[in-house]
Amino acid sequence: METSAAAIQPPFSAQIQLTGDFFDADGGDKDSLGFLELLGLRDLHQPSFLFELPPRTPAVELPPAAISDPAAAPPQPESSDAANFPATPSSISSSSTEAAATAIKPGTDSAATGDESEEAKARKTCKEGGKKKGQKRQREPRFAFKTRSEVDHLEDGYRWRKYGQKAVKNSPYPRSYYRCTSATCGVKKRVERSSEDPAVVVTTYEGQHTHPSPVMPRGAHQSLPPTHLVLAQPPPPLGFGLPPSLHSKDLHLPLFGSYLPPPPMEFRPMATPRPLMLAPDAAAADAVLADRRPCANQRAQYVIRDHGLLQDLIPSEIRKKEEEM
DNA sequence: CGGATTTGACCGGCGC
DNA sequence: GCGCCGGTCAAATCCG
Repeated sequence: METSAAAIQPPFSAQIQLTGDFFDADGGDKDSLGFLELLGLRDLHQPSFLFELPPRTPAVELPPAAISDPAAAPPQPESSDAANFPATPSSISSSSTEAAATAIKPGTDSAATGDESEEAKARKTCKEGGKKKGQKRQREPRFAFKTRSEVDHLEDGYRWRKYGQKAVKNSPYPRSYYRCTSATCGVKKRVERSSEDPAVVVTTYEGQHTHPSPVMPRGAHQSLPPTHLVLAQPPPPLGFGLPPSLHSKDLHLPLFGSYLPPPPMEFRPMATPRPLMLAPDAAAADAVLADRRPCANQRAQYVIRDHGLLQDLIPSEIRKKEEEM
């Protein structure tokens, strides 16, 4: 029951790294635009969306017992990492392929885990959705991103039902599988914690929402996302689940909706184990950001324009990754 | 009572 | 051909 009041998150600041894996398996992206296209179309051209967002003050409401999140339960090594909750809104990095993903974090967190799974997924492509043997199901675009958060399951405005959990190889943390509860919507989401950095949650979205998403779990949609959310919404690879209608209405994100992937939006942990440290370690965040280099990454740029803070962060990550690649 | 979560088993693909 | 591994299904259980 994510239904807890988690809707309203404290100034949860998660560091998000988008590792977009949009692979179109069948070589084609069915309906999705090319990544570049997307970038070009919206990112650069409409960076404004970020600005458009009214700066909301994140309401700080901690669901007392929001802890219904099993996943969240996982032991969080509260080592420094955990403690590092960066108030950093987020850093996003997106990549378009597994490789990219890997590249993104060369040795740091194991996005690797994610990567790994990606491969696996690739194979499973066939089964995903399709139960037909001969036919391979077309793979839906996937978008993975990392978030620094104590909670595994972040709220993104959609309602998800957990349908499985598996232990992840080389990782003490399990991977949870979620599916959009909307009957017509086949979007799936995988959530796992980085074994290397427990504070990092790797979320992979797959598919596109076919409905408006306003499914705000608990009608919390008013408590909308703090600015970071928006930020977080980088250039999604494509219309992830972007309900056209979703547009800014709910979120006030003008363009966003158009291609906004549900994922990035989620910066509201469904469960809040504990109040995050608002004063995160700047150090940690810093470290992360430290690498930021000026890079001509489009995504970064567009993101950047948004709010100084977040943008700043995000781009950095992205850039960083780009550089490393 | 209804819906969501949990957990183990099963399925299918890939690598060796 | 076998084993490994990821992903999904489905029954049982829990919670609101």
